[in-house]
Amino acid sequence: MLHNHSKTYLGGTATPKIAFIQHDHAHCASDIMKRAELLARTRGTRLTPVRRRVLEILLEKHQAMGAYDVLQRLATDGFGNQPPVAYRALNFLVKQGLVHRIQQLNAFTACMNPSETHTPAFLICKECNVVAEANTAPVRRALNEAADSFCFAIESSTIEAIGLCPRCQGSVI
Amino acid sequence: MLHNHSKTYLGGTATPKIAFIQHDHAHCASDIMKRAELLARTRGTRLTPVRRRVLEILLEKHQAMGAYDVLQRLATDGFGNQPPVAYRALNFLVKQGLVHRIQQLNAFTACMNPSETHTPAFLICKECNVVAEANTAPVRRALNEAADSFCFAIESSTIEAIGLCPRCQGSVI
DNA sequence: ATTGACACGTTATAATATAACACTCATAAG
DNA sequence: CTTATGAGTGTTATATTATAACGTGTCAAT
Ligand SMILES: [Zn+2]
Ligand SMILES: [Zn+2]
Ligand SMILES: [Zn+2]
Ligand SMILES: [Zn+2]
Repeated sequence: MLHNHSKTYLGGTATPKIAFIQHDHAHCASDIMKRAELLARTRGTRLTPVRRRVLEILLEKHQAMGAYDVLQRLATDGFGNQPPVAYRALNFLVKQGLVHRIQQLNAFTACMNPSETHTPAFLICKECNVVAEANTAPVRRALNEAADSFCFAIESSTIEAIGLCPRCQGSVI
Repeated sequence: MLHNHSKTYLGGTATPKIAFIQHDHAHCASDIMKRAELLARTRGTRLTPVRRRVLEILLEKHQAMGAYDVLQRLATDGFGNQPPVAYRALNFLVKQGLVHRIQQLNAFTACMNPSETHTPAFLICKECNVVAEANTAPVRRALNEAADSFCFAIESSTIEAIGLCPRCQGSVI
């Protein structure tokens, strides 16, 4: 079975583990585009052609892309081909929670669960470059406890793990 | 009382919370330099003049510095003033666990607990830029559990929190 | 003496990111 | 209607961060 189509989507939300599994990614992507449009309408923000196109490009795969790679794609699509074009769209999408920035890669990846602000942990496969978003409630709880013991008030935090995804653990030399 | 000299050092090791507290930082720094030299001897690595100077510079404060700021300091000290000089020394120190890289700032900070390889969580004050290293055992445990549920094998991970340190929580506008 | 490994200095360039300004277009006052 | 006003885009230029590649000196092992 190549696709796990209807069964894996619950209320329009992909399970996070889907990134590492073969799945009907076209569905995955179009589902998120629809949610992005809904969010924009709800919030009164504008999902303009450039912004929409950037999100589409990032949604093509469960991997992160550098700003300049996105830019090149935009250019071939007839949009401006100077860095600010890409960075502005990316920054907008990040602010809206539709895209996450992966610090370790200086790259961007489409959010696979756009909703209320969430800051997932990222699992980044160093072989296939696939990025998955893990729920961080317990991780954050532990981090907050550590911060509390310093009387440090966390405002935002970044959690990124590099390693091997299930698929690539088998195929390593 | 300005210093909490002898009481805060236990077996030559500063408590991690010290970064956010007034303390005898000269002691703090010289203590770590000694440990760095010992480590180098033990491991058969060379703490050359440039490398040593870079560590000294980073040890001047509990803050992170960009590679180019380090480089400028090196240049005024008569070392080479081209980027590779700084980056090579920094990369060496990072590999030896004597310096940590702060991803969110593209900057480097001296390790305040150099010993066997450890990967702390960083608490970064956005007001005063002080960086503290928090112990991450519980955080990492939680992260590993999350990764396990993906069958993802973590190789290394980055945990960085931005926020306000205890001192700066009072003095915010 | 010769070799090889390592560190350092230098030149040049790559990769990532932002500042600043001009133009368009939509919408809101006047 | 027309005239601000603001948001978004495109462009030029530049800033910031990082590495590639090559030559030289030092020192230990052969
Ligand atoms: Zn998908
Ligand atoms: Zn993989
Ligand atoms: Zn100190
Ligand atoms: Zn502070």
